[in-house]
Amino acid sequence: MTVKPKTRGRPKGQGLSKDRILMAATSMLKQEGKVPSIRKLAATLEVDGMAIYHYFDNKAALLEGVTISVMEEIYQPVASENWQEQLLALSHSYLTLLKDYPGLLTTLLTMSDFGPAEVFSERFEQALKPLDLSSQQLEHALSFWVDYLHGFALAQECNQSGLPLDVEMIAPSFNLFTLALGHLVDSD
Amino acid sequence: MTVKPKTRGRPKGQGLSKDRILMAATSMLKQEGKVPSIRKLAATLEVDGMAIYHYFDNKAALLEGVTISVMEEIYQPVASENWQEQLLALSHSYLTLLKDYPGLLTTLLTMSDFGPAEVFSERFEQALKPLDLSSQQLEHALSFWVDYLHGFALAQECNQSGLPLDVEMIAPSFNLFTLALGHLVDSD
DNA sequence: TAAATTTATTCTACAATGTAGAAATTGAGA
DNA sequence: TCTCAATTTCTACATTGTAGAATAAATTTA
Repeated sequence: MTVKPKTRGRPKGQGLSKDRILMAATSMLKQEGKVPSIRKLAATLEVDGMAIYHYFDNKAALLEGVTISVMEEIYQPVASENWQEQLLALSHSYLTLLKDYPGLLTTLLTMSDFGPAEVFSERFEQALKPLDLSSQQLEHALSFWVDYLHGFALAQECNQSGLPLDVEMIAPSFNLFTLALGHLVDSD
Repeated sequence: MTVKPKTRGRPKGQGLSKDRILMAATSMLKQEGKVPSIRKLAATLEVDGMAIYHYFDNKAALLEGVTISVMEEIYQPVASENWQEQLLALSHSYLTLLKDYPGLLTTLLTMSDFGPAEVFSERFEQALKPLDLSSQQLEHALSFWVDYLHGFALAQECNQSGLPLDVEMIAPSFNLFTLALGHLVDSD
């Protein structure tokens, strides 16, 4: 009994779907800690590599799909006077996500459609509402803090020096950042 | 007259060298805006691809070599009471370097030997001398600021959205950062 | 219902990449 | 001179992204 030859052409019944591919890709990304090759992804789905290309133009498009779906997981700050707590929770959630799905950071930053990136910025603004900053100030604070988080996430991703590099390690930076924010508010 | 067949074996006279390889790699990296393949690098040096491997164990080792040599270019802060000016100059210099040599950021962060990374931290500490921070505070300030710069550099590297993304754009973040530093000093 | 077309899939193939291992040639020390 | 080490080319392989043709089921049209 040899392996089934897997006939060519459209299969009977339900075959692949964008969703099945995205789910498999997402789970493999998390499992193996890196972006899977198209062929390995296809193997997991028990399908030929080229089948993937029926649903996605190229690998970048596939990764963008993964990114979009995964970005919905991040923490939604609640309305609260304790903006520091909310911001910290949001930051931890974002970093955890970037750690769980290595490779997405680059994809996120490369994407032409900025939808996923805006998810973070919306929630950032939501968290900082109590501070009542000007839109300029908010924008500056946002770009400072996201770039910091991305740098931290990248270090996390590249780190192979035994030392664990935990999300909790952002605490000192977070304190400095909130110090600066506090100063902005005072100087109104 | 066909192309010269390039005889096998050790050539008469001077052949390759680690330095020639590093210089070619560095210049191609700057020219083409991305890390060259071993074969293309070898072609530039008019040598077979495998010759490179006599001098470097693997591509990562080669890139580490480039990184080390290139990191020496970065700005050396002078002793000055105007620490903000010095820090800004250092930051610009670092970012320009990371922009000029795309791909080095990842290499830098991946390197087990932290020599090159320490170049920045030494100069950072030099610039902040006038502030007279505790070593804890210095460490926190450093990790905050480098991670920010790395995040910014990564965005720069990934950015393909027409918008130029200049090093001058760090100004607002820089202001927030110095605000926080100033506050640290005050609260002594 | 039969023919035509569209959709979903496999197969084959190619180019680019990193790299291993063997063969060849030169240089240097005994 | 003989041997061994250094430096190079050649060949070859695995992995990757992806293009294009062949094929078969599903769907639309006549």
